[in-house]
Amino acid sequence: MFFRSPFRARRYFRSGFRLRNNTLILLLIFFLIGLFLHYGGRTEPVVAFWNDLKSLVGLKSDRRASESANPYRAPEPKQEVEVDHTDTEASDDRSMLEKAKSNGKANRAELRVGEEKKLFDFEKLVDFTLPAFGPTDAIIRHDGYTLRYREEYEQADWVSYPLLENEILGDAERKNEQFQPDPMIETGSAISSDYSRSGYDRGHLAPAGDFKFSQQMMRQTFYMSNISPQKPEFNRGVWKSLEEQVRTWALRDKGLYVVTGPVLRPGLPTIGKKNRIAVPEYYYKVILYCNNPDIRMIAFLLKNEESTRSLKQFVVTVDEVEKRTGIDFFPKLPDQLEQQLESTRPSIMIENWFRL
DNA sequence: TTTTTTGT
Repeated sequence: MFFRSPFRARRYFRSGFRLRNNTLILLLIFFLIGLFLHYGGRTEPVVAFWNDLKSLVGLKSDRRASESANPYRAPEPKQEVEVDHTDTEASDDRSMLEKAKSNGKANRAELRVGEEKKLFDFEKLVDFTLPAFGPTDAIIRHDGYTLRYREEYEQADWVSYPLLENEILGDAERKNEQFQPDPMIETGSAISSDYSRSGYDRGHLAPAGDFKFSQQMMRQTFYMSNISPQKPEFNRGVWKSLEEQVRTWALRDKGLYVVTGPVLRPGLPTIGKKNRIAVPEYYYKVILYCNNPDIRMIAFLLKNEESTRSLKQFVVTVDEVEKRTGIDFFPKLPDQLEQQLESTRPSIMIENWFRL
């Protein structure tokens, strides 16, 4: 509502109250003013309002709706396609191709691995981005990310999620969110007060800033299962820079797959009152770009301490991260391709990712 | 802009 002059506005309101004598109108006006103040400054107020409304009602549809916007992700298979990933013979891939064709969506790609051509369609596999895990592992699936919780360290050792362009560009805010225990951890996750006055930050593994398009998904990054004790100088310094670099790449490349976590091992120092939380010495990130037929990886290994060194100096092979953590990343890739990508020299990774 | 700290 806009008035050309305060006088007209006053006349309008006065006549309104006299005629109806109704406090409901007054309440409505305050409500609208409140809405305007709350959303007026946002870049897309209507979208922000709608997202909040949906998260209030508890609808979980936002992620699924957005998936159609992924420029390269294969559609979910009608039936689950279970493929033994130790077998990478072309026949396997061919049967997947036929299934895709029968769905009318033959969007597979040909990949060159060395001299050979391979049919390559692993995105159709359920959980293709997750690191390898066993039947007794605590795999926790939230809307935006999946993690493996390690009770003995009271934190996750990997967190895996696709990072799409539209997820970074939303309007969700972190200012009203609070750290909460993760209700899905049966053994009980760490709690926020375990970190209080410890001298360590509650560092996000899946960053809140990677889920700006949905308030509900951002809220879920505040579960304590997604949190790890990081030195403030580290969390707010190099680690933050790395997270920003990954978002920049995700925008440039229209989507990436991210796996991140601490390097956990016995004998680490601990913090906490109710729980004993290991304080990791190192953190890693493994990034996969996969827009058939282009595919590349990069890995980072950073010490939990302040640093002013350039990010390039933390690039390592994925093999190196696997050796340190014992985690097998992207096990659903055809073995030969996986082996080739994960052993790529840091200098080549830097060349592939930091140019442009 | 995003990463957090403190209290009841």
